[in-house]
Amino acid sequence: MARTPGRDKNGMKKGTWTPEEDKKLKDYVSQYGFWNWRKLPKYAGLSRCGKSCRLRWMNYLRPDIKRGNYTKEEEDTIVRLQALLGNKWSAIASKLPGRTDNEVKNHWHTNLKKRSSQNTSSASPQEATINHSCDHEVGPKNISETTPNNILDLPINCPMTHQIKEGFASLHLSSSSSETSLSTCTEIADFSNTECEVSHDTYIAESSGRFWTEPFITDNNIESWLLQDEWLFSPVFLY
DNA sequence: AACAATCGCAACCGCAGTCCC
DNA sequence: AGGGACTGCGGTTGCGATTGT
Repeated sequence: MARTPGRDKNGMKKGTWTPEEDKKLKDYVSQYGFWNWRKLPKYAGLSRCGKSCRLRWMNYLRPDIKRGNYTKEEEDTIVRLQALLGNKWSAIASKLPGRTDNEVKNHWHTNLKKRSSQNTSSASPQEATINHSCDHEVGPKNISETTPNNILDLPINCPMTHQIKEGFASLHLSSSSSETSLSTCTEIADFSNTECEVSHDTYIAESSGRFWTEPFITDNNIESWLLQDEWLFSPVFLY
C-alpha cells in the first residue's frame, strides 16, 4: 500500500506520510491556506517537496473528501463520463463531490474498467461505437473531424441546445490551444441563427479551459440532464 | 500453514499549461 | 517575445493486504 520512506536528490523526504506530517500540513493549510505549494513545506516545517504536499492535501487531507465505498450512482456517473470525456479524471471527479481525481482514476482502473469493457463487448453496435471512440483518444484534435454532426442539429429552440454546443466547443478547445482550432471551432459552433442570443465575448469566455473544471454548466438542470442515460445514448451521440 | 498471485490505492514522475517578470 | 517558476493533470509504480492454491 505505502511506499518505503526515502529521500530524493534534494534531500526531500519521499514515501508514506506519517501522522505527524499530516498534522503539520493540515494545521498549516487550515491556518494559512495554500498560497504557494513550493514554499509551503518550509513554513509548515515539513521536509517534503511542494508537489508532494499538494498531492497529500488534495487527495487525502482536504476536509471535504468523502471516503469509503462508491455508490451505484457514483459508479454509473464515472462510467458514463469516462465514455463521454475519456480519461479526464479531474473533470469526472469534479462531478462527484468529495471524490478526488486520483481516487476516481484508481477506482476506474481497479473496478469499473472491467465492467465497462464487458458492457462494451455485449453492447449494441451503436453503444460500442461510443466506447470505442473514447478508448483510444483522450481528446479529439480537430473538431471538424470528430464533432458529431448531429449535435449541431439539436433543436434550435431547445433551451439547452446552445449551452450543449458550447460545452462541446469548449471540450475541443481545451484539448488544443492553437488559434486555428479556435477559429475552426467558432466557425462550427456558429450560433448566429439560434434564438438563444449570447455575445461573442461570452462565448469566448465560456470556451476557456474553465468549462470542465468549474461547474459543468451553470444551470443545474442541464448538468443533471447531461448525467442522465438519455443524454449519453440519445441520437446526438450515436454517430 | 506457507507460498504465490492478484488487488487496491497512496504516492511518484513527467509533461503541458499558465502566470509573471 | 521568451524564459523560468509554479500548478495541475494523467500515467505509472511500489508495496501492503487479501485471496487462492
